Amino acid sequence: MTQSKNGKSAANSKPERISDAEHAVMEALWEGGTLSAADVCDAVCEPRGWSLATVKTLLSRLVSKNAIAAQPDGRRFLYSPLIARSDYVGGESRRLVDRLFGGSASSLFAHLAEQEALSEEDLADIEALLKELKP
Amino acid sequence: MTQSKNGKSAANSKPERISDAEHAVMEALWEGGTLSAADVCDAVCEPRGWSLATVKTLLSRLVSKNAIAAQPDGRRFLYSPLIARSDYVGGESRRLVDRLFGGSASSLFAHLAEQEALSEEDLADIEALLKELKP
DNA sequence: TGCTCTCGATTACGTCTGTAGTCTTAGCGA
DNA sequence: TCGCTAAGACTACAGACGTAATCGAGAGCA
Repeated sequence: MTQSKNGKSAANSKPERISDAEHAVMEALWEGGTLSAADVCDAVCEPRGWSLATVKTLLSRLVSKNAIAAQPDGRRFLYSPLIARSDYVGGESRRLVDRLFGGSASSLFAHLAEQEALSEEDLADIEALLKELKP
Repeated sequence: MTQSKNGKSAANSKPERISDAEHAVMEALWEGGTLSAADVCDAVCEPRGWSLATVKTLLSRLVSKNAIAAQPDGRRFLYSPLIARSDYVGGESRRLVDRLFGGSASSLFAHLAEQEALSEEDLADIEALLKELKP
């Protein structure tokens, strides 16, 4: 067995939580597909003020969380996402809706509307989507 | 000065992040208005499997984060929320929308729709809200 | 008055996170 | 061939979090 740290085998795909910093790395990978540590750093180090070492740490953690895969490429690794962005996004959205709105998405919508967090454009888009969903 | 831990005076109202466990306590206070530690425990200890001590710790942390107020009541304290639930909820929602949907609420909506996370009822509610917003 | 019970305050401690620095090793250029 | 470089691995360390146990003081009962 390759790793059994914290009792989770590599085969166990129960998605562990991805932290904020890790999420930034994931975004780079979702964007770039398959990247080396240096590539990821090119994408995120500048804006977040991180060093390459930080990115490497985050990549390692994501690997042990089974969120990304590391395939050897010469003397380095190429990393690629194992979980789809839409899955992650869906999970996080659901978490929020469950936690704060008792699972009711329309409550979230109502809240955003109330806070005037919805632009004219948002409203138009949503209206269009609604039409699509309820022909 | 009563407290200056971590350099934030009580007057500093910049909202610090509220953790998951703390949020459970906040919910109890939003629900109950003004409660003693024991009251809060009555509300949350059972379902989360916490001890009273845990609740007290969380209450202390919330006090130092200026999220709740503690007013003396005899030899104990009564705690009440300092931040409105809608503010908290709004902040968290915005955080999510910003982080995952580039700030576009309609993208979130689109995502929920795509995942079929919206019930018929949700759709109807949202439609009604839309009508209200765009007369 | 002395004991007990109950509060909040203080202290504890392992894990996760953010953010790196150091160590080891495999190539590559001189 | 030999040292330099760059890649990942391992180590570090402070702060936040989850979860509590313990301590010291006041309130009420015997």
